[in-house]
Amino acid sequence: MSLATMSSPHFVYGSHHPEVLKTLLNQEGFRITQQRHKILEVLNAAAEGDHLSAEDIHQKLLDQGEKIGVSTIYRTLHLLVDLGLLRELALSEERKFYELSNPMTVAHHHLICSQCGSVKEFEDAAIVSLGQDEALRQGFSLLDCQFTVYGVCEQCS
Amino acid sequence: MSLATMSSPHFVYGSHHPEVLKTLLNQEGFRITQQRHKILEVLNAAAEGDHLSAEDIHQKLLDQGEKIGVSTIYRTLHLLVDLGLLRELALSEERKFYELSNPMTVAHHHLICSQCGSVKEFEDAAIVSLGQDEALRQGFSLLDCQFTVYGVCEQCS
DNA sequence: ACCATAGCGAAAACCATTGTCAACAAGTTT
DNA sequence: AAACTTGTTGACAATGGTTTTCGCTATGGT
Repeated sequence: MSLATMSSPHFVYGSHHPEVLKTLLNQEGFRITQQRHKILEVLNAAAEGDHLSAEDIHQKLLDQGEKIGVSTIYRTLHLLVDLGLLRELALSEERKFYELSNPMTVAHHHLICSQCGSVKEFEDAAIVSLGQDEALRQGFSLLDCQFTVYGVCEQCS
Repeated sequence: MSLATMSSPHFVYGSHHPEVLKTLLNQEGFRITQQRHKILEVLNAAAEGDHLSAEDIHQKLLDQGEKIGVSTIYRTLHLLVDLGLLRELALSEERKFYELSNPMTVAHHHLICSQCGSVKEFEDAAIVSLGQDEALRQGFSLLDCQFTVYGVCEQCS
């Protein structure tokens, strides 16, 4: 059971909710800092399906006048991934991307054009259950499934 | 239709077959070089399910007395991926891996332990067809599907 | 054999990410 | 509220896989 769920018996707060962050961090002996709030805010403000890189986040914060170091961005992103608040995506070869990992939404997958790099998302419950099956079969506990399909989109072909 | 298929009406050569490489390269205006042969040889000699990084390949060639530069390894790997002879795998965060992409074998997928990094392979025809479906639905032509499941293996938990 | 040019390789450049460490601040104790 | 403890920050250097550069070499066509 996720910590987010534990902290709210009647419904699940978005993982961006200040209370959830506080509970999560305190529970593990971490501290609540301005920087961690700001970073989650940026991720929360991003549109559904908008994947941000560490540099994207850093730039957005600089743009809005915050003074924050790169190391902090990377450290915080790792922390939030470990806490289960974020998903780390390997969409591009040269950069990692992050998005809120809302336990209420079905994991979604990606269709990438090898030519122009455009990314389309799709959902498929069957895929997750296939991953779950395979994990069980091999004695693994499941953390995440990422299904990535490469092809060439209409415009590019 | 793949170029490999075109070059042999009655059956499909393994993608490592010298004739196939020659045909492929000539057809696109590329040249056949000792280095390209050597690199394909190494990949071909690798055991089924053995994923090699660029550096692995370079080291193996140096070990067997070949004199070859890193740039050539990277350039050739990209070329072979573009030609469809290799699959590029994003198994690790810090390195890419390569394996022969034999059109006759079913694409296989990976189950990775987030703790120790061990990789287990598995096959599932259903997954490829789900990828195919989604590609069609969005007007993409399919190139490759990669299904990667993250979890924690028995030993690590 | 000649020649145009694709391909090679050593070294430097790139660039996302990580490590270092002194200064700082969150949360606790007095 | 002040002092304290220790997790956290950020400027900067370092890392490491991959790419670029560019003069030299070798392939394949004429």
